[in-house]
Amino acid sequence: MGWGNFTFGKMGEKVVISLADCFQGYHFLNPLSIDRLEQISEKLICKRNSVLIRQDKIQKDIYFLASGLARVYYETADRQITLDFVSPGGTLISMNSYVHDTPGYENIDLLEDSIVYKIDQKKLFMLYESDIAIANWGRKMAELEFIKAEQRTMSKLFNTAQERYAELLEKYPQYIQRIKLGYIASYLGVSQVTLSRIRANIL
Amino acid sequence: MGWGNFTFGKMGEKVVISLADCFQGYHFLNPLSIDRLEQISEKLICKRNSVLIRQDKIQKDIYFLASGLARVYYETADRQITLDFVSPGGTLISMNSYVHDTPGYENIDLLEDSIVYKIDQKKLFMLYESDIAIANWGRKMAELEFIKAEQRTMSKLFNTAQERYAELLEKYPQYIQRIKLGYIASYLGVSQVTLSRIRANIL
DNA sequence: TAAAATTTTTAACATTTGTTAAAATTATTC
DNA sequence: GAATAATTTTAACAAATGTTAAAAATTTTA
Repeated sequence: MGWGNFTFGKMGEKVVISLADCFQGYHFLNPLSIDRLEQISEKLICKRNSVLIRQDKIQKDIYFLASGLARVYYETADRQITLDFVSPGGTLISMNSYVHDTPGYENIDLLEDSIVYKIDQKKLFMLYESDIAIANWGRKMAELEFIKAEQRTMSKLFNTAQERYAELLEKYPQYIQRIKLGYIASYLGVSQVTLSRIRANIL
Repeated sequence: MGWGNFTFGKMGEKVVISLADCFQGYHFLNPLSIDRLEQISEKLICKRNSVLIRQDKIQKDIYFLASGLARVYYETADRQITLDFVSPGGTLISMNSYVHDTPGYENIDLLEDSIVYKIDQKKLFMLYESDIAIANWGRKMAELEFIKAEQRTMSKLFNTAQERYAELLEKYPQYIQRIKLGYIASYLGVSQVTLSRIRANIL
C-alpha cells in the first residue's frame, strides 16, 4: 500500500510500472530471486470498479499495482472509512489475511482500469523458507508497509483535515479530480459537508 | 509493541517474561537461532520514568520488555498523543529508526520499574543475512507489529471513546489504576475533561 | 499527620462538526 | 443536446467536544 508514485505522467499519459520494479521498490533483489518471484506471479487486467479484496473473504495473495488506481477502505454496518489510495508501484495486501489465512479488515477496489500482478501466497511462503534473499525482501516489505501505515496514522493524528487536504492538492492534483469527494472526505476523517466547507474556504 | 500480555498476575505479583519467550512470541525459533539472538542482547534494569526512545534521536536498537510497563507516544510542539501501552512480552521499537537509521516518530518511556532486553540492530542485520530462520523471524516480527498497529488504528476509527474505555476497563483493570488519566485520554483520542465525563457516566 | 503538590472532576461557555434536506452543479445516457 | 442521474454545495439546526478555570479529591513529602 502507499500512494507514493504516479498514475499519470506529466503529459497525462498512463504510468505503467514493471513487476520487477514493484519488487525492487522495497529492496534490492538479485536477478535469480526476481525470476523466482516472477514465476509465482500472474498478470491480471482489471476493469474500473473491480473488487480485489473483501474484508469478509480470505484473500491471502499479494497484489502489485502496475497501472491504475486503487482505494483501500474499512467498512462497518453504518460506515465506510477510506484508509488509502494506491498508485502504480504500490502493493495491495490484506496483511491479516496474508499472515493468518483468515479474513482481514480491508476492502480494496480499483477506481480505474488497472493492471495488477498477483503473487501466490503459498508459493511465496515456500520461497521464504528456501531463499534467504526473498525472506529478507519479505521482511523489508512488511517493515516498509508498517512505516507507511505509521505515517498515515501520524498525519491523521497531528494534521487538520484542511492541512491534509492542502497536502493532497499539492502532491496529487491529478487524483483529486478523479476521486469522489465522499471518498476523500472519509480519507481525511470528516464528513463530506465539512470537506465542502474546506473547499469553499469557509474554514 | 502491543499491550497484549500481563504486568501483574492474578495475585498482583509482577510478571516477568524470559527473553526467549519474547522471541517466540512472534514465531517458533530453533534453539541455535535463539542462542544467536541472545548473544547480541543485553539485559537492562530500568527505573520508573526512564526514557528508552526519543523521537529526535536515532534509536536503531530493539527492546523487549521482560517486566514493567511502557508508554509509546508522539509529540509535537503543542500536543502529545499516546499511541500504545506495552506490557511484558511486548516489543519496544521505533520502526523508522530501526529500518532507516534516522530519527523516528515515537517516544517511549517506562511507567514502572522495568526489565528490558536490548538487541543490537547492526548485529541483528548481520544475522538476517546469514541465518534464514532469523530472517523469517524478523519478517514475522514486522508483519505482526503491522497487524497490531492496524488493530489499534481500526479501533480508534470505528469505536467511540466510551467503548474503547470500557474495553480497557474490562481487559486491563490493573493498568487503569496506575496510569494518569491524561495519558489514557490521549490514547483514547479525547480531552481529559471528556474522559472524566465518560467516567462520570454523564455521556 | 499536616502541608504541599499533583491529579481528577465539575461547571460554563464557545466552537466545531455532523445531520438532514434542498438547491445547484456536473456528468451520463438516450 | 435535452433529459436523467449522480455529485457537490449550501443552509439551518442540533449535538458533541474542547477550552479555561476553579473546586474537589488524592497522593506525596516533610
